[in-house]
Amino acid sequence: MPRSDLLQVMRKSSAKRKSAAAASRAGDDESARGRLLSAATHLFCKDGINATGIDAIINEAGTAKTTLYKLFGSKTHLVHAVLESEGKQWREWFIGAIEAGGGDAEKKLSRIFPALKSWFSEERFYGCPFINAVAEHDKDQKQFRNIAMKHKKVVLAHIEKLATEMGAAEPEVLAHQLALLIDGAIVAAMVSRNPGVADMAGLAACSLFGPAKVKKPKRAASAPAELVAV
Amino acid sequence: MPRSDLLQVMRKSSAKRKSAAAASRAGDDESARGRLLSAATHLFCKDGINATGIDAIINEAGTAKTTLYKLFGSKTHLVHAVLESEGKQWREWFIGAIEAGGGDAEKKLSRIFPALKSWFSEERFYGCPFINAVAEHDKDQKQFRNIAMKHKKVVLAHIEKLATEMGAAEPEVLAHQLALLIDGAIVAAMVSRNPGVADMAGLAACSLFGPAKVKKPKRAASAPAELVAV
DNA sequence: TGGAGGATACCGAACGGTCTGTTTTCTGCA
DNA sequence: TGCAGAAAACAGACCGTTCGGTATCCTCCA
Repeated sequence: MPRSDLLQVMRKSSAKRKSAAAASRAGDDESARGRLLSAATHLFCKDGINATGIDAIINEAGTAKTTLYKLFGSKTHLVHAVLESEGKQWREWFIGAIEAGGGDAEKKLSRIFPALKSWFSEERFYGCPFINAVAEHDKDQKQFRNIAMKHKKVVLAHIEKLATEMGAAEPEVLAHQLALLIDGAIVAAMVSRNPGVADMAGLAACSLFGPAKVKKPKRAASAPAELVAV
Repeated sequence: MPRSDLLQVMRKSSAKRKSAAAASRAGDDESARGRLLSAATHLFCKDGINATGIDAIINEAGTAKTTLYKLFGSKTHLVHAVLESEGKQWREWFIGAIEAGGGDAEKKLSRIFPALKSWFSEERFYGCPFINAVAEHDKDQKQFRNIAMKHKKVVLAHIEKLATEMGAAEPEVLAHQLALLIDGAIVAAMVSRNPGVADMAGLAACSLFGPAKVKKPKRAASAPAELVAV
């Protein structure tokens, strides 16, 4: 009783300055839908989808169970909504991070792994939600694998465009190789919790750009202490 | 009734020519323990650990629930036994695959990604059990992350040894970069079910060996059709 | 004949999901 | 502007199922 009253008060006071119009971004959406979406995103990513119960989600969101089922219909639909929303936000962030600041295509590509490093350094970094979703479901079914591939194709397409602009001999090959390094870094960072793997991946990426173009970025991997952690 | 009778008969007739001594490899162990271990391995890897119930395991193993709990004590202990056994088997296979056939260190390293490709091509390839286990559990707890890191460190140590023998300028760096490519390829193969990602990773590895040493292996990635699939 | 393994009933807890009923918040009209 | 009614969100009991795990009894064969 007192606890829910407190929550209620907090919600009201902070929701006051928001209009009733449905916010499109889930990041700071104070509506029930937004709170459910971000609570589910957090718990699914942190603890896994199967290990997260409905009750845990509604507790963190501060909503009733009826609200969840009215808005999303089922846990399965909620999972899909979370992946869609999270994927969109991540791609916007990622592309923004490498495009912002301008420069030529090679400069933009060189921003990939520093951007990933800052992601890996977040307190709430739990790996790639798409990879994790595939990992904990039936791998003979296409459901989650298709969703993950759709996400990865969008990212790959952007990288390939930059690789083409850069004048790479084989942009498609380079883009796929960078994508492999990105996935490898994400997984290694999830397991080791060492954001430094991004530096290692970035260094490897330099080698891929071609011998002529290697301008080593201050050799960030000069600290061997970090290397042992993976 | 008839179904379990059939199982019983099959089990007996094939178990006849095995001694009662506990087999060390789980691969073709017909004992109750071996059958439970390989059934649990299959289901954990295919469907995920949390999504696999005890009943599904004992059904596939053809044992009683009591037997499982007598031999392993709990589902948690079974999970650990599976990871330990599977990790050991995988490392023996992997190191065997790149060492067998001899040659110098560089030749051995160049066998990494062809070996992975044959793994990816197996019907029952479901990704790396350690990565998957981390992905579906609480990422703020160290339990599974430590187990995964222990496994990966053994593999990394072997690669680093070969990189040193090869005369690489920075064997430690090269080994970590190869490890990133390996993880990236495993994840990409799990999501896309396209073993061809191993060729792409192998090509990237050649770039890492240093410009002077690149002897492109017949350019396996000349089939662009495969590239689109990731 | 004794011990390993099989079958099965059962337990409490937690699961996803539904239902009833109350309170809060928005909206439209006098 | 104020108030009635609609709509939304809340609280939480409840349902059937499945979960991990236990207990009991039975079968088989060395």
